[in-house]
Amino acid sequence: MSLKKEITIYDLARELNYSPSTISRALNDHKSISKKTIKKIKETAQEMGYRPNTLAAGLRNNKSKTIGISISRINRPFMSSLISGIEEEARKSGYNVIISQSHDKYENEVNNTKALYDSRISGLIVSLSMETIKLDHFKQFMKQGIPVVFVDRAPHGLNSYKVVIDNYTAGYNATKHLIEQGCTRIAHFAGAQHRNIYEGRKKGYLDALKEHEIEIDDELIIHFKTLSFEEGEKATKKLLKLPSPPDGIFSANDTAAVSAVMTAKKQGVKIPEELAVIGFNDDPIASIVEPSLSTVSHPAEKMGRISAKRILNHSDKTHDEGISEVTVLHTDIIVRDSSNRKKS
Amino acid sequence: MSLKKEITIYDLARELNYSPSTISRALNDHKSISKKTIKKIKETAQEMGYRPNTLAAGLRNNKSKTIGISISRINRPFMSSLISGIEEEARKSGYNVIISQSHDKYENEVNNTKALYDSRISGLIVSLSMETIKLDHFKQFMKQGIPVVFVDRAPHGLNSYKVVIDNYTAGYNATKHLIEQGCTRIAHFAGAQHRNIYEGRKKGYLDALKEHEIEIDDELIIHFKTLSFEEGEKATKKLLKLPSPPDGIFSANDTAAVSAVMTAKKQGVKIPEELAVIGFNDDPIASIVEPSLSTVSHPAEKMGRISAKRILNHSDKTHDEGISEVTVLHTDIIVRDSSNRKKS
DNA sequence: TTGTACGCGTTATCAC
DNA sequence: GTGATAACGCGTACAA
Repeated sequence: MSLKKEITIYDLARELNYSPSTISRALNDHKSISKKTIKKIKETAQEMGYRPNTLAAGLRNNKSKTIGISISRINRPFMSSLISGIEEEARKSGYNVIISQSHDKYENEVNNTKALYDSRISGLIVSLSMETIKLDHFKQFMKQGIPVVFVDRAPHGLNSYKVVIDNYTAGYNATKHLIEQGCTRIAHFAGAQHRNIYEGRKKGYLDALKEHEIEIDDELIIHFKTLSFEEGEKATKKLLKLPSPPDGIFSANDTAAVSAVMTAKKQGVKIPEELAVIGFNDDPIASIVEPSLSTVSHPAEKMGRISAKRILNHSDKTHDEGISEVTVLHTDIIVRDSSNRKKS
Repeated sequence: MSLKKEITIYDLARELNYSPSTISRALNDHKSISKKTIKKIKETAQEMGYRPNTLAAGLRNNKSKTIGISISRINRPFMSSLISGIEEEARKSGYNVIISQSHDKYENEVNNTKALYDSRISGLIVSLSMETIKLDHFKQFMKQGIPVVFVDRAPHGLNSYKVVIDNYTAGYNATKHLIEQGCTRIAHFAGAQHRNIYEGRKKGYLDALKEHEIEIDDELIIHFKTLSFEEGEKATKKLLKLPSPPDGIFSANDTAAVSAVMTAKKQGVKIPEELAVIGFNDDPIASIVEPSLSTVSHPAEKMGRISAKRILNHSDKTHDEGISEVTVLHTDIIVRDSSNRKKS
């Protein structure tokens, strides 16, 4: 098998009697080259099947037109939509996107970000692993002026870009909604409290109760490890066995919330009449479960787009290490049947 | 802001009084270097914060350790699991993964594969866009000996790697299952017939009917454009209005099948007694809808892993352009409530 | 507007 | 077991 040798700008130069630099400039639409020559050069490039070598260009510029992503897992509705948003925005600007999964392990996150660094990415978008507490592995990027965008699961400290939702308000409003439906004993499925998103949601929940003068009962606050379907089932059963079971549940994600709906229903509990449930994320399953699950919107694609734009628009000149640019996105309460006691 | 200059193998060489070549070899565990020096060099590399520049290495070798992916959309359960499998396998071998979405447009697929080529990927994994018919954009890879793996949505011609399921048998078995449940008028939600997967599923459906001497009624075969929820709803309503409506539906995906279940139920049709439904893919929603949806398993992660391995194990020596290596994976019928008339 | 010359960081080849 | 050198393809400072 004969590998056809690849065409380089030198081949084009020879063919057209130009110097390689002119070719290079023409292909990059350099203003010093006349429209005519640019056109001619691009045409022959096309004809001869020239394809740029982005590796060489990247080496030369010490950065490839690439955005790196580090997330926990791809195959979750929120995450895949987030990536989709990033990819679309990046590609529009001619950037590639490299993905990496931490599977919620700190060690993986460290190794993956190193690998991304080695590829001289133009910027990094991170949703922290569940385990991550130390943040040293991001320092190498900052030292080199490579922008890091924390999306959704962001750290408290560290000056950098952040794209998040207002988890506190979302938690507050979700809980308030249940209160408005007449709930007085509201349980909360809480996630790991060292991750900003779960911390905010819980705080919102607590404050909503306080402000409506509802007593906080620790028995009703269940701390989950992964907010999985199985955990949701277990927690629901436990709650329903209580001498005084809850009449509402605010779950920090939809998976556990759907699990609660199905488990409670199976035990003969009427939803929303006896138990109103609201989740978080608006995953596809939320619309499918019966009764359909009320939830909080989570603008995944939009967050992805914004994160990508942060990197694409980043210029070293405007970058001040002492400043952290935070974008906070709005969320909506989506009322469906699982919490709607006042059907019209 | 001062960007700390990056450490290169030259810096290590100077520091340790070795030549850059020795450093390079040591870092790559070259056998001609003694264990001791390797250890010493690696240690100082670590201490000095050396990070390899994979761009330079890639330029030198004319290939980056990177796998490119071209798929329709990331945010679909099957696709994101597929990617997850690829990513895990790739990372184990120190490869990065670049993703691109075609959004089922031919033109996007062409542009994306070009961009991937420009990055000198080591291999390409493709699930064809719905529109794609011409395959010329893959030739450039083959010419350069870069392996292309078609996964799930594969073309008919073109010698290359393929990782697929046996759609025919899956369609046959799904239909047979409905027949065994006593269905005699079985509808089919079919996808675009120029894509192998939908063609196979439909053929299996047709042959199952034939072999069980059930008359094929064209009225019961609905050709979908995208197999969306909305299309499923429309099709179901149309079918239920028929003078002699179906008593079973085999849908080529779960989304449309779930839609059928919910739509039929809303119209008072008893599932599975009056209408048995089976989908395809085993998406999360299949387990959530009530009654839970019978479906066909679709081993997304496994397909991803195998595809990645195809590329990682590919060596130019063993590659014969005249040969197409096809891996066909097994699928299972998953019987849930939507088609189970013989509950134990 | 175009050309010359060099360097980006790495690795393969050849030599010792 | 180690070193010197060239080359990968491109972009740009400097020169013309």
